[in-house]
Amino acid sequence: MGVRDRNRAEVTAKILEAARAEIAERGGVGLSMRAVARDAGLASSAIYRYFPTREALLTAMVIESYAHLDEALRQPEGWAALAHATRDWARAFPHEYQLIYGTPIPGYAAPPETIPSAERVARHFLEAVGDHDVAGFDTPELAEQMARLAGEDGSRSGAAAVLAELAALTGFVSLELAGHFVGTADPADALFQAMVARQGRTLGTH
Amino acid sequence: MGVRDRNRAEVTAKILEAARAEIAERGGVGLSMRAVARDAGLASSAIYRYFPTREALLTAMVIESYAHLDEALRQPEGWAALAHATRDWARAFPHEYQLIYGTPIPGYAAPPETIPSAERVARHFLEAVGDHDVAGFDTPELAEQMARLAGEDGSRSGAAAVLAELAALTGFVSLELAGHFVGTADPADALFQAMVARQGRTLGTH
DNA sequence: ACAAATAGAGAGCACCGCTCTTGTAAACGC
DNA sequence: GCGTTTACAAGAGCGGTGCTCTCTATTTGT
Repeated sequence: MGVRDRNRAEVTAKILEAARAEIAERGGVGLSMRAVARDAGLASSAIYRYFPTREALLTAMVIESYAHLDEALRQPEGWAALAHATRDWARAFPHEYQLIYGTPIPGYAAPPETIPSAERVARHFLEAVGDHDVAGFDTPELAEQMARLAGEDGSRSGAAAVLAELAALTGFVSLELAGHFVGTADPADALFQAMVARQGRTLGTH
Repeated sequence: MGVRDRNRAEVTAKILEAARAEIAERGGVGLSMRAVARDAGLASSAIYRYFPTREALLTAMVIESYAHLDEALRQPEGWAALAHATRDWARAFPHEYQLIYGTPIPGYAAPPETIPSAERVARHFLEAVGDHDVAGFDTPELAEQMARLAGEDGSRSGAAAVLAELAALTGFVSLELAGHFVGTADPADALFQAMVARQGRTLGTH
């Protein structure tokens, strides 16, 4: 790796850093290639040498955000702790959260290379639940679909239930961030607590 | 109401229709005032006589979408039927769904006038569950927050549980629309069915 | 030392939200 | 009936966007 490549890596890092700041402030849809280029000290055209399209830069940011969330879920143990950590992280970095779990940016479909990052996050929750079965999620179709995710010795109904409860978790956080609870469950802490407790009962985490 | 006003109403309707088509095709974030004006047969500047900002037009579309969903939930009875109708509607009109339950458009906060429309949708689900209590959602904080939503003779823990399960429902649909189930629960019908059944058990709908 | 590959800058295209000015036609007051 | 006010539509324009093309300077491999 020559000087050329090192410089290239440095400039790339600078672009990513600028993009991170832009997203933190204005969100994913508001990400402007020109603004990022400006912040990185480049002409607006030069940024396309590093990221051929806005979409490519966005993809890099999605992967970064997954890694960031993954890190936030390293030490919490058990479903409830993971759920609370996820909500806390989402409220601390709402734009990063929405980059991952929010409405896909139009014309932007999550590219395959983000899937491993997404799965790494899900693994925390799968491990927290362990390998026991969950009643109601043990249908033949689900068993077939969950085979890969559950692995050799994991419970397939458990994996299905975890997926469903992850949907509930992200749904709750998304609604909260969007302000849908304002007239009713605001602040939403009590409702969240009750929901997480219900999830524990559903998943058999006790 | 003179001829003047009638014309104004007609042009407004034309604009809304064009906006509806634009959103159906390109989504809320992709809504372009200029494109809508073109479709409505107006100069790009003339549209601002009817909707002072893009945000105002978007708000009108949000209210329309709520009404559209509300209509789709008129005849289904019971939680499971309502849940399936919601998912079906979301898959038929994904951009309208995301306009309502997706990531808020940056710089756009759901204005207060959309709240009644949102509540009208929620009412379907509240009525489906009825007025019985739901274990685990009967904390003092929730009781206080749910007082208005539950009404005089409604169950407050029931209302809280409905809110939580609505979050689960929208979370599931949002993840499905965003393609998050692609590597795992795809198609997501079986998982959805299992989740709805679980919701029925949680809410005591039988 | 020289050809090839690479990085950056600048101009430009077609689009965006929005504003300001100008022309016109309908409604109103007398 | 006529002048005035008011509503509306159009056009030009501002500063922004993603992205491309061309041109120049620098670094690289040989």
